[in-house]
Amino acid sequence: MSTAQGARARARIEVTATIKDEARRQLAAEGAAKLSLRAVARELGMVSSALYRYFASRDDLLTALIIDAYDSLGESAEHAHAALAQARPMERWVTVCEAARGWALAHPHEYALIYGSPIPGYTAPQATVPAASRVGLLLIGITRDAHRGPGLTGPALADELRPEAERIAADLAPDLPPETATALVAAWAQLFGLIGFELFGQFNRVVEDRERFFRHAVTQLARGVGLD
Amino acid sequence: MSTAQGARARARIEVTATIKDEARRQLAAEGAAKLSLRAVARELGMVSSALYRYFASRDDLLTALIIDAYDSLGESAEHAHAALAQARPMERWVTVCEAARGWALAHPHEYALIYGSPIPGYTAPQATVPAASRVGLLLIGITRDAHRGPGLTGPALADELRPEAERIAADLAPDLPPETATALVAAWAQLFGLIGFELFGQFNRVVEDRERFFRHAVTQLARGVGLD
DNA sequence: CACAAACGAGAGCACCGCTCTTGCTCCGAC
DNA sequence: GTCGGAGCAAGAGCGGTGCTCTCGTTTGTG
Repeated sequence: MSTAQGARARARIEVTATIKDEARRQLAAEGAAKLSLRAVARELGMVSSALYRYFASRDDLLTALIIDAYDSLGESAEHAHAALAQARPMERWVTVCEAARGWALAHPHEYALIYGSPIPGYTAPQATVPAASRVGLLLIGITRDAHRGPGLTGPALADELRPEAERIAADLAPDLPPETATALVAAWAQLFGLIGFELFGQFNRVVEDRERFFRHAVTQLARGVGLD
Repeated sequence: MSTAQGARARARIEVTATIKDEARRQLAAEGAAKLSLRAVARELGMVSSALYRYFASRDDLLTALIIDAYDSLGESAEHAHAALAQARPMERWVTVCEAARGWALAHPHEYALIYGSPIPGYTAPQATVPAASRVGLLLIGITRDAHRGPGLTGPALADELRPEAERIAADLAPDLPPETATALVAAWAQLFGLIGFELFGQFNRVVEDRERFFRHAVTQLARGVGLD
């Protein structure tokens, strides 16, 4: 169904990919703000209006790039994780975090696109959700594995937070204690806080040996969700 | 020296402030991407070229807004903190964090400007540094107070991180143990990770009761730096 | 084979940041 | 007190942007 779909459909897919590639090139080179449909078209030898056959608007193109970026990051993390699926959860956790950081450092503008500020009138399209979850799912899986054996839970929960914590656990990982699930979500956000601060220059003149600092910080994060 | 500086200088200051106000209005309404010099000028009844007497470029205007935003956030946090300067460090810590979150929720676009992705060809101007440090200084002060009495330190430091940790401590707070100073820097980044995730929609369909979740998470952050 | 859908090209609209030139106005030094 | 220079607003204009509309052409299908 997907292969012999006629030359037209195939051409369309190919052109779409070419446009995204060139757009990604410009994104990496200059950042999202300077990504210009006209420049993409120019570089591809088309006229700008022709691009609108493939993407309804500049924001649409950007959205496509966002999804690709989430997927690229997710794939990178999954790949790193797969290489040591048998290791201790703590090692796997640190590895996934380091893969995310490595990807972010290698693709700063794409990282900014997905974890930086929402650009236009925002409201992230629903279509991005699955791609966006991949790193999170990895962390959930690792934590779940770690909790298979001993039953140590996270820090005590205030009464007022308990309903929410139970809801989070039920949604994310029903087999995890609410304390752990909550700590996990927090760790997830905090991980990207660390990466963002490094990437966006907030650590300038503060943290020098960022690699080691990061490793230490995410290790602590892991301890917070019960790994060791 | 600042009052009777001649009508010309005074007018210049006033016009500059008016421009920033209108720019801030547009920033709050539409986001940084749609902040247009021409629109600001139009709204002010000037012609666009006249604005260039006051700001050398759009990026210059944005930089001025960034500094103001840092100051606004810092002032908001300092104000909240001052109200309970006598309380226990933990309470003060949580209060400062909540003030930062509150400010961010109230000024999402300004928050995105300072803690989101760097917009233009980036490289945050050096002039932003003092304003940007205010929340961090608050957290350092609280932690320092907490460590005045008992001598409990943070989590053990791997040997490989020790030199960096000692450097961080020496730079930031020489009277704090390196373990604590390192944890503090991490907590600082993680705090804004939490705020950013909530603000930029990453918590949609994940965390519902964000207020309580946040309070819990920053309490844990505080524990990580030795408060209780 | 014919017809409709998909497509590329081009012109054009409204907007953008920024520059340059032109006069006016006000301030301060003489 | 005057007069020149600095500061200022205005306008026109340049090259760029996203996006729309129209117009032939290609192309796959009923």
